[in-house]
Amino acid sequence: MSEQKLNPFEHYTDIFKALSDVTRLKIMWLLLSIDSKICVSEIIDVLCENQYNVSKHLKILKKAGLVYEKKEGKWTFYHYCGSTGYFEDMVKKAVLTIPEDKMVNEIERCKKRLSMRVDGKCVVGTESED
Amino acid sequence: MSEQKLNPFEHYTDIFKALSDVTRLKIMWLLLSIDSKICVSEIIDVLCENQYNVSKHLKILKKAGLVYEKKEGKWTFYHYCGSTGYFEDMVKKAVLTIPEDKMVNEIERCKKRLSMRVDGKCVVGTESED
DNA sequence: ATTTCATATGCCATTATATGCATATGAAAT
DNA sequence: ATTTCATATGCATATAATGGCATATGAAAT
Repeated sequence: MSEQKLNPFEHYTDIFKALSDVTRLKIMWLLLSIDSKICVSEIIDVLCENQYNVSKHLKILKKAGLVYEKKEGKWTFYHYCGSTGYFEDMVKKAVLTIPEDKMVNEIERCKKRLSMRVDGKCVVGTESED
Repeated sequence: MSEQKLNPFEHYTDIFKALSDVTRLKIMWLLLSIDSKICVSEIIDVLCENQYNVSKHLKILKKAGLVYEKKEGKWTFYHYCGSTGYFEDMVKKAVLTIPEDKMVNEIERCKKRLSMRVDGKCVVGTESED
């Protein structure tokens, strides 16, 4: 609402900045790769990150307009915002060029975690806390 | 040489971070758009930025592997590194989606400044200092 | 109504980043 | 050799980002 852009490049720099952090970049990679929504506890387990940091990083991605939030009961699901412009499209493609083998562990944990869903619905929270 | 990557994503995050600053993003846009080398004094005049900041920002872009430096006498020219991979390619395309009309002033000043070259060589330094 | 669970957020310390200014470097001109 | 010019860099400071911890919120389960 009151988000005044200081300069006409803030949109672009915000997106680049959002992706300049490992955790956020991994989240984006996941979101783009699995091409479905994923809830916070799942991200926590997949990335082996703690709860509050994941939440904070998601907020930054959301503010940059990269992800979308959808509450479902106790859970909050996030997914990629989809094509909003040429720039975002190219950024998406850039993120997707990051090779899978840099994400092997995350991919494995993600498969495991998503397979725990019942009827496509997330039913369990976080196992591991660091 | 001793550049140890802390994590396998640093390459990507470094590039995104390099582009998360207005001045650096503008420099990249220019470099990609004019598709030729440009020296520091020219960048200073085109962006109406001061000398030391431009130098510092260029250093960051260089460290991210986005630009290349070439000394010619008193001048240091910078240009885009060219395709080094799919990721860099997409990032380049992303930057180039930023519409010209956000850069009208810079484009105008750039044309003016580059037209001052003699035989394609930069011959004058900076006019404006803030 | 209380507890539990999933997520968000506020506060603090630490660290990173950007800017301004002064000065250093190093090439060319005098 | 000295000066001038183009660029780089070190230092100080202001500001922002990050992570840890405690706690708040709000929905579901009991």
